[in-house]
Amino acid sequence: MRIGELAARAGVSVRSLRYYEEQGLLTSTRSAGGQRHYTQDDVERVAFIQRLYAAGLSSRTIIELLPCLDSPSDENSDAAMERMAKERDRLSAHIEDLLRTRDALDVLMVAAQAHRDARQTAA
Amino acid sequence: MRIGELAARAGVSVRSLRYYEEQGLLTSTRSAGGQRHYTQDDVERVAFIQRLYAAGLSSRTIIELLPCLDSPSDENSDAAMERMAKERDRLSAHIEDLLRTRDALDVLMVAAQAHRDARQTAA
DNA sequence: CTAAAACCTGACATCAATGTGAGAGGCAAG
DNA sequence: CTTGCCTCTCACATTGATGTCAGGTTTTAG
Repeated sequence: MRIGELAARAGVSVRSLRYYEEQGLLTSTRSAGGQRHYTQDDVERVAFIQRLYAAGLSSRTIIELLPCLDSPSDENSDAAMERMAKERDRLSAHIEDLLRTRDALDVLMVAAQAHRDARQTAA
Repeated sequence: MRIGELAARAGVSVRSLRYYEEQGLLTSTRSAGGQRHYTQDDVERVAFIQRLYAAGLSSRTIIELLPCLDSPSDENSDAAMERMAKERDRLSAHIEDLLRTRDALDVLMVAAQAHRDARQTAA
């Protein structure tokens, strides 16, 4: 498929796909005319990349992890493993932080609701 | 306390504190010479702001929530409540996403570990 | 064959929070 | 008063992913 279709299927902009390639996160075969062609697998790959972006990883970090996804029989596994463990920890910490933040929001909301109820009762 | 001390206590840069004020997230009293003075409460406030930033809220969004923190007996409660509910939902969804991402990372790590073990056994 | 639609490269724009530097002034200790 | 540190404002730079525009080429539909 061409870049437009991949963009549509993966829910990403065409611009982003070209950027991913520029960053080395995604590769493509080229037609005689120079247009990028992708396979079905790339849809999943892009989705995974997006997931890692959403998790706060940078292109640079993602690129260190991808070899592990591409060729699990690589020597890079050692370095990648270390990196993944590190990012996993960071992610866990971030999740914990978000949970605490959500709790804090809940507290605020309960307080606001209580105020609203009080006003309602008074009215 | 002056801005430098608040920055140190809250673990934020002086620049950021001035930015928060510029965005209306933080207020200060000024000395005769124009220097900002803060109270102990501001340390907590800055920590809370940081927490919301980490949760992906923008200054604009935070500013809509803060009135609710400042004066829980405000008319703004209605709008703020709505906003908080919305952000809470977004936050929950984001947390779910991060959990799935962490699971995906775990899967990758298990695969990598399996490969490493296989290599170890072979050697 | 031709026109429309999709694609190409390259460059500049954007956003938000923060860094950084200049030049000037405040404030406390000696 | 002076020295040194902190602070002030203003303004421009940075980062990273993405938007957008321009000018040109490829592909596809009719």
